[in-house]
Amino acid sequence: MASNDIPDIVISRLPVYLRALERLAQEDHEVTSSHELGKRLGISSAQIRKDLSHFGGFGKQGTGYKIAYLREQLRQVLKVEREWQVALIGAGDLGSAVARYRGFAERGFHITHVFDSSTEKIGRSLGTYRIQPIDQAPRILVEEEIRIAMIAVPAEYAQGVAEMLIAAGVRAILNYAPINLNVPPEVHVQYIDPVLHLQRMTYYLT
Amino acid sequence: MASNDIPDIVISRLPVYLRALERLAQEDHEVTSSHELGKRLGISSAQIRKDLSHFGGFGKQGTGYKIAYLREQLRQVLKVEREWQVALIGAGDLGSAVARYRGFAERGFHITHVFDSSTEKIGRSLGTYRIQPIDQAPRILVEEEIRIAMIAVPAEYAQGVAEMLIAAGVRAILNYAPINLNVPPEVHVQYIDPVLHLQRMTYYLT
DNA sequence: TAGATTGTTAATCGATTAACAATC
DNA sequence: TAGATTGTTAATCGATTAACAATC
Repeated sequence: MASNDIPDIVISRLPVYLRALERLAQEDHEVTSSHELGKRLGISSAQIRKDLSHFGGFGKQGTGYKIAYLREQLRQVLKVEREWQVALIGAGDLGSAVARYRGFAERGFHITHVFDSSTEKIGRSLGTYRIQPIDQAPRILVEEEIRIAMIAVPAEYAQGVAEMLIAAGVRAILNYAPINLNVPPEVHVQYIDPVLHLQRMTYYLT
Repeated sequence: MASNDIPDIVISRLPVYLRALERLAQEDHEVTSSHELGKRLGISSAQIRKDLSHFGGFGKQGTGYKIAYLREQLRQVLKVEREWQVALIGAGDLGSAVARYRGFAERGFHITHVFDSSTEKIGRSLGTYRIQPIDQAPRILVEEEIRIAMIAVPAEYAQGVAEMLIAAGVRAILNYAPINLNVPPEVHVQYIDPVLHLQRMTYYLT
């Protein structure tokens, strides 16, 4: 599979390009260039051209890139031209906030299942969905062929939850728990820990 | 200043090490090694030793690192041994969720100021603080010497808000708006856009 | 002492940038 | 045509890894 050759770091920049293109489209631009994109994103134009060239020639010499076309191509490369179902594990403070965030559904990621272990919370509604007992997650996730999940449980439970998800066929995990997960190589994990980002900046403050 | 020599990418890993050390301490470990840390984090032991060596020799041959000591050293390097005041701009859905998240204060980042432009929201309480009018932010941020801010406003206002913050002396911005910010080199920006992380993973799904 | 692990140097690996022919 | 910009190659730059002497 040729796509295996493409470095992770290139893939990680494509959503940033896509976001910029959608913004440009909103501002009624029709065409852009690697130079213009680079200036907006603080990235060199060479890097943008090189990244895109992994997937084909999307531009035209002399004129640049048609925004609508490049956007559609990137959507297909990233497999975000379709809608995805997402499971959310944990309906505490953090999980509730995640469930209420509208940005996911607006951009094609629908939280269709919410699980929690607390018997108090089960049956209550969160957003448009009812909270289900975590011990039913393995069965439901397999039945519904869910591939993407978000973890919003306390750190000490996160590894166990991840293992359950993986056994149930989940292959992409967005982890809000402030802890590193150990997973097999075919499973992808991304982390959200805003405190970590703050700590990356205080180093530079006087 | 020698610390200018240390690559950003090294700095960005230190909070991850710190988080792992705090976890180990919680589990009553007293000593660890680059090998053990690396296994937990999925990083090579050589990289951990190399990263730490930029700041001094924190370990002992044969025995490894004393967790309490290394943790304290990393806290000082990162300047997170102190408490920081943080301003939050935007008290909509996203801003409210951010303000309610307890993880910030627990780890030394206190949201002490919340600003919004909507006259409806001003004066209402969010968490422990009262929402203040955004047009007073420049004065207040300067007076209180706030250096860190979080942006949680719609994308189209984020750049303008960032410029206001920078003019008021803010030097570190955590941006929740899904847009790239252009800032001068002395200002640090980190981004939180969970959808972007999801899009980084769908590429690999079949 | 023997075993373990650090801190550091040198080698390797991979990513970014510069440059330019091709061409719209 | 002249100007602009791509896609790509080669050169540069920087980060990771391997290896090992030092030493606890």
